[in-house]
Amino acid sequence: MQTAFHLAHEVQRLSRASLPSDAAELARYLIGKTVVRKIGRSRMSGRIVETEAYPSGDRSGHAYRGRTVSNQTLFMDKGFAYVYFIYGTSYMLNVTAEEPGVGAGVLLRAIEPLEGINLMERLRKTDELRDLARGPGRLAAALQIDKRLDGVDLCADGLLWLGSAVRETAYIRKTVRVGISHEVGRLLRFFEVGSPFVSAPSTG
DNA sequence: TATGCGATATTCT
DNA sequence: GAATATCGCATAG
Repeated sequence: MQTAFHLAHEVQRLSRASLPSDAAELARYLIGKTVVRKIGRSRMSGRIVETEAYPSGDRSGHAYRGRTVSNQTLFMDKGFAYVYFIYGTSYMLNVTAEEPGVGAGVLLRAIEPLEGINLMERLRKTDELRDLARGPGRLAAALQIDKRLDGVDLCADGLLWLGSAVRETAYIRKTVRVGISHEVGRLLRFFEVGSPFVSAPSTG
């Protein structure tokens, strides 16, 4: 843990070219990578341990019925933030996938907090490390993600970006996705086996 | 540990 | 009106 914290300061931004275009491949690729969030002089970061892919044409994806005002950023080039609000309570942070004009993305479902844990605790109103960002709504709350970050380039220096892995990822497992009612059988949820920071069923 | 339910905003029918 | 890529609290076992 101490090593991971130290290395988090040396994380390199992921280039757009390094990202797989395919949504499922991107979802797997992002496991173990870092999310960095800057607020003023504070910096928070976490290690991605759980993702879900929403490929083009998937009936459970927001892009399925075509481009609208609310989902238009999902149709951007890969590596941009798609943020939406749901259930009246939660924001969700996604990374866009595929080529420009194609609506696909990857939902970030959980991170292992690395830097800025004190700030995350304040934003989440809890000091339970394991619960800070276990689940997509909690993740967004811990990093203070809202609609203002919709469309942000995650491959550029800014308030929110993606970085390289701080350590090796032991083993990745894929299962069905959580909380959807269409195409429920597709194995498009990815998580790091054994991580206590993974939400929902961490077996399968 | 598992299941159930209310809260609450935005979009779509 | 209904549905929704959820959370937190309650209750039961």
